[in-house]
Amino acid sequence: MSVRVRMAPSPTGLLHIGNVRTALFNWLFARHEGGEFRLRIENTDTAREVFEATEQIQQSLRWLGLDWDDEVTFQLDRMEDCRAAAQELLAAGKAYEDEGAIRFRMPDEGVTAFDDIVLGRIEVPNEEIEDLVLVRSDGRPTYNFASPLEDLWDGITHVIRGPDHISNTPKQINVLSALGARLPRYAHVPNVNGPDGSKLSKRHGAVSVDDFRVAGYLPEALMNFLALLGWAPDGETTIMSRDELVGRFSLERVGSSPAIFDYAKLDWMNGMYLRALSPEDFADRLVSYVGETRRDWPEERVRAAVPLVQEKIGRLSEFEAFAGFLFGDVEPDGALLDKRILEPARSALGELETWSAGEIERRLKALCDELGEKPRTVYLPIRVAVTGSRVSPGLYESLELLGREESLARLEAGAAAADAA
RNA sequence: GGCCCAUUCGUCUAGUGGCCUAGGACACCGCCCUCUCACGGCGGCGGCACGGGUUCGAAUCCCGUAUGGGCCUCCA
Repeated sequence: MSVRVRMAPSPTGLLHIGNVRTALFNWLFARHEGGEFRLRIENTDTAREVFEATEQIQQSLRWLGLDWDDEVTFQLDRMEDCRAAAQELLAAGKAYEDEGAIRFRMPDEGVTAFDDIVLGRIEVPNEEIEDLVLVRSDGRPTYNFASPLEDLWDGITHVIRGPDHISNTPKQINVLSALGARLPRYAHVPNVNGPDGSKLSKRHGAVSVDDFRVAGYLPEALMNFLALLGWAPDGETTIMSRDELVGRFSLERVGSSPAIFDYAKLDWMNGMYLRALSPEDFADRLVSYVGETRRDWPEERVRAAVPLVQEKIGRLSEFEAFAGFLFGDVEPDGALLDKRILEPARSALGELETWSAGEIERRLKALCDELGEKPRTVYLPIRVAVTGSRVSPGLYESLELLGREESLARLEAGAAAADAA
């Protein structure tokens, strides 16, 4: 039998990365099994609903590459069906009215048990389970009633969700059983926490999918990283393409203990992906990323800067600090400038007939000999004068791309601005 | 408080009774490369929460303790 799973977010805001990780496991499982992955918006709680959230959730999913099957469904659309199911239970004596609400009559004895794919067998004494409200006195079905019903109607075969639902499961199982329904398999995947072990929140850094996009992460890197939080194909492999992830994923290998989100490792992984991109692909991504915030930066120059930065940055957002000198004036620290080097450097480079990285390199090395100084000594003030920072892309290439006129002007300005020794 | 779940280097993890002198990756430290920063290469530091069992033998099985988390809403 083909599998069918779903992601069921409530539209209360931006997609949280922890929920995305759970969605990813659902998606990987569905794709691996050749089954379906559905998207259902649980908008029963109209008071907490955020208008744009539904669209944002879909955008985030698309950006990450998590495609879903069929149309998106909305929990609210099936309220009538839920009420009808509640009436059925009422008529059968399996539920009762309680001050206008309808409550489910839980069994008093015995245990409710299920075999969780991740956690193993879980048993809960029925006396611990309270009579569940199915329909509120205002007529709206509750989550613990609507959710399992929709899973049933949608033919969901595997319910893969966060650990906060473990204690809901026995309730839902009893409701489903009373309806004579066939039960789905359950897999409760562990949480993802922040570096201090508490729930991942804004104070830890990026937390919504959108935050990560804005911070300059690549969707495939984020997907790879997320997949490895609680799952591993073996003890060695870390970098895996989307197809490889799909090919190797299995719920049985999902671990049972919570993971901590390690931003440093994500940075490393993102750098790996960035460097593995073809220069053309890297350029396309950089252009579209930079274009969102720096519309005034010429695309051609951004593309031209690619060879200078691809090996250097770990996130697209670092481009601005790293190569910003190509797009505007710089403010060098006068204490790092040195007239005794900048003046001869200006004259030496001014003599060049061809303004190319190769020629610049040759001339600068000769200058080092003439001055009797090591390259590191000579290059520092030049770098600072030209790029405004002691950290920059390769000096020769930077000068070449900046252009003869602007480079010489900055060297001259640097010499003039040098602090008196 | 009750119920449920979890516990291998700082972090992500491999490990399913002998292959473990516990492997890999990130981070960190050192060295090399080098015009800065990265990248890359080499090396290092570092862990089975604790206590009892079971067994010839336990990171692996059982029990207890501790710690952490989740749930106990007419929230989802």
